[in-house]
Amino acid sequence: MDLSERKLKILQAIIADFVRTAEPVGSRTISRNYDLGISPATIRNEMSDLEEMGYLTHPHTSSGRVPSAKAYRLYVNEIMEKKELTQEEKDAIAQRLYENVSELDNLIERAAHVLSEITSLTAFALSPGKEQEKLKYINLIPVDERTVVLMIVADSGEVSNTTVRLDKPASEDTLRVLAKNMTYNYSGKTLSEALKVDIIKSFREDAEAMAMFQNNIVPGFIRTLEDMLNVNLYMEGLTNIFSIPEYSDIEKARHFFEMMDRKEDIRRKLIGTDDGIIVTIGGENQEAEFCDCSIVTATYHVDGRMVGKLGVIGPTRMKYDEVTSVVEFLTDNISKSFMITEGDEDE
Amino acid sequence: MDLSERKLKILQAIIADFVRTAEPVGSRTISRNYDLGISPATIRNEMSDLEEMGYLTHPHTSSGRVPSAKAYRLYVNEIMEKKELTQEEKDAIAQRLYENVSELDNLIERAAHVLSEITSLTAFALSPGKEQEKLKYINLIPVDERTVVLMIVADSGEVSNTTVRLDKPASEDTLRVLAKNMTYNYSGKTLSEALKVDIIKSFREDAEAMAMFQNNIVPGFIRTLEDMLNVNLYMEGLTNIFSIPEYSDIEKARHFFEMMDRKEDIRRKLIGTDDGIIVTIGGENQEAEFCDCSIVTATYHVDGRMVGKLGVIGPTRMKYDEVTSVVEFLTDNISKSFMITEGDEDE
DNA sequence: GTTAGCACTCGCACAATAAGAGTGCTAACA
DNA sequence: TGTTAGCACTCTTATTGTGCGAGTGCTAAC
Repeated sequence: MDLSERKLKILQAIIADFVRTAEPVGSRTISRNYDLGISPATIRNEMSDLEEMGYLTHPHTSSGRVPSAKAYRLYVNEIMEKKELTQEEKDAIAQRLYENVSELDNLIERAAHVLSEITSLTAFALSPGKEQEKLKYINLIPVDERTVVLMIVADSGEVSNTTVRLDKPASEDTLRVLAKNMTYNYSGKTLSEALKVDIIKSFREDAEAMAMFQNNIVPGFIRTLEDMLNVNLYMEGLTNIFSIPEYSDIEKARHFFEMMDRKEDIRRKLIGTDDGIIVTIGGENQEAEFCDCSIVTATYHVDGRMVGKLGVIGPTRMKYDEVTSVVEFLTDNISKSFMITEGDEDE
Repeated sequence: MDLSERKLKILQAIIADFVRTAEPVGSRTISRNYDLGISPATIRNEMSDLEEMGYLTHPHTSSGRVPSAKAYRLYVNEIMEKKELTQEEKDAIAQRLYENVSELDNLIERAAHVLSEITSLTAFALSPGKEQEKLKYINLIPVDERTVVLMIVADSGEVSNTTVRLDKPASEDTLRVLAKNMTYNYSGKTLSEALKVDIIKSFREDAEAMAMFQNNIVPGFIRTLEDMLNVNLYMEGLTNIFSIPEYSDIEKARHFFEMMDRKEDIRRKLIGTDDGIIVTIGGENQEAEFCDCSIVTATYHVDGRMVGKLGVIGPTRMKYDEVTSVVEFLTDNISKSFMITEGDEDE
């Protein structure tokens, strides 16, 4: 059930106009502003067909047409041509991306920020997932007689630490043995595997070390592992929605903010999506709360593994061509940045 | 220029009513709902006086009165009686405060969260300021041949670290010497003093160590110090403002969110205020953007030193008695928590 | 000094009206 | 058979007018 060339053209024009103005589009507007060489009446007939086919809706009898999610889907899949960024645009974006960025986790947040500014939408980013990272070794560094820093080093070079307070003093020797034992038991395991290992048994012969380990170190160790596994969700440009006509109603705005406040839901939703650039339009979202929104996400990679996400959320009426291009450009850059600093092959 | 007993009573009634309803208060409402034993007409006369004195304003001729900032100030200073929390309330708040709290920085954020829920306003908190903390020692821990973890230990037991990538491999010995040298030069200094020390000269005799230090360690060291000095600003309950009639207009809401988005301004404003419980009402705020708001802050302490803040921001019409009590109770609890875990005298 | 009474003012909600934008249908045209 | 002009009709939105209610301020009486 293909659409005629002309219907496609009209649909495209309606989408273009509606994306620009946020107002329902009438037949005369199309005939006047888009050079299709047909009269409003003809356009009306076509519109009527398109509506019947589910591509357009009608807020009320005497108002113009609004594209449906199905129309946007068609547009994104078939009509839309990828908007190639010019070299100047690319340079400008890259420059802003790397401004004030000292560490990589920082880069993710910055990317979300730049993305929200460019698109004037709300952008989000997920910091790299570390399920695949492996423990390299564990170190216990005495600070004072009853304070110890527990340091976990992953094979990527990522280091995380926590301060542990002991219930009785421990000698440096004890700590060294403990650390050695832990390293022996954990190294090579991924972070999530490490959470499941039971190494208490390896202290069987030394009750005191075991007690020390169990009561003091383990809680801190688990906390740190969980902390490393924890994926940060950054959100930027929340206030942009106040400039979007769809949210000029206070209840809509409230709903949006309350939705964005449920970080856990958002995180779950984002982690769920596949690799590559994903566009989810309106009702295509399973969750009722997102069904007025479109979400565009892209994935960035480390070692060819998908590890994090970047994207925007906004009204279904958005500039999909522009947004997808920018999101893609940014994730490509992030992936490249990880390559350069993670690998050692430069210079 | 003191107010008569009766004027005070009337003013108090107006404030109570307006805080509750957010509607301008008329003379009949007061006479009906508050048992002052005087007729609306008398109240009207008094109101007229109060208005002339600057305690009340008049949105338009034929509408009730609204308390001015001056009235709230009088109320907070003179009329308001501190609302003592019942033991049950205290227990309930304390329980919620310590729910899911594993670390102290976490406690601050949690406190803001609980505060926002109790007051139905927007709450914020500043994590402890660390200007006074002193460096205890510095450690350089090799991870692999060209990766080193720089660890800074403060005398409070606070530990911070960063991963440093070296431009050429360094032996463990070199690192040990470097760390020793740094500890020698920095220990006992506060974090901010440390930022000003120039220890390059102490490597004068060892050009190679100096180069290594200067090019690789110093940037990471500075970054980590700045990171430790950095005071986190937590905000909770931003969406609460959608339930406040003052912000039912979309432009007002927008303005509020954009204001709260300027984290730096807010941080500066909060750090500026004095010790103790501070109530700043409407136009008393120097900054134009806060002059429709009231801000209540309180300080929490470590070792009797004021280190962090907790507070709420909302419309000038707020329950000052309740808010100040809760804010005070929470900061007291935070200060106590710091004492228990910082000191060693327990058990 | 206090109060009742009353005229007056304003804002707000509601209905009525007019204008405008857009559709859908019909009939004519190429 | 597809296209178009014309026209009646629908529905929204802005505007205007009206009445009501809440509240004031003033005056005169208590």
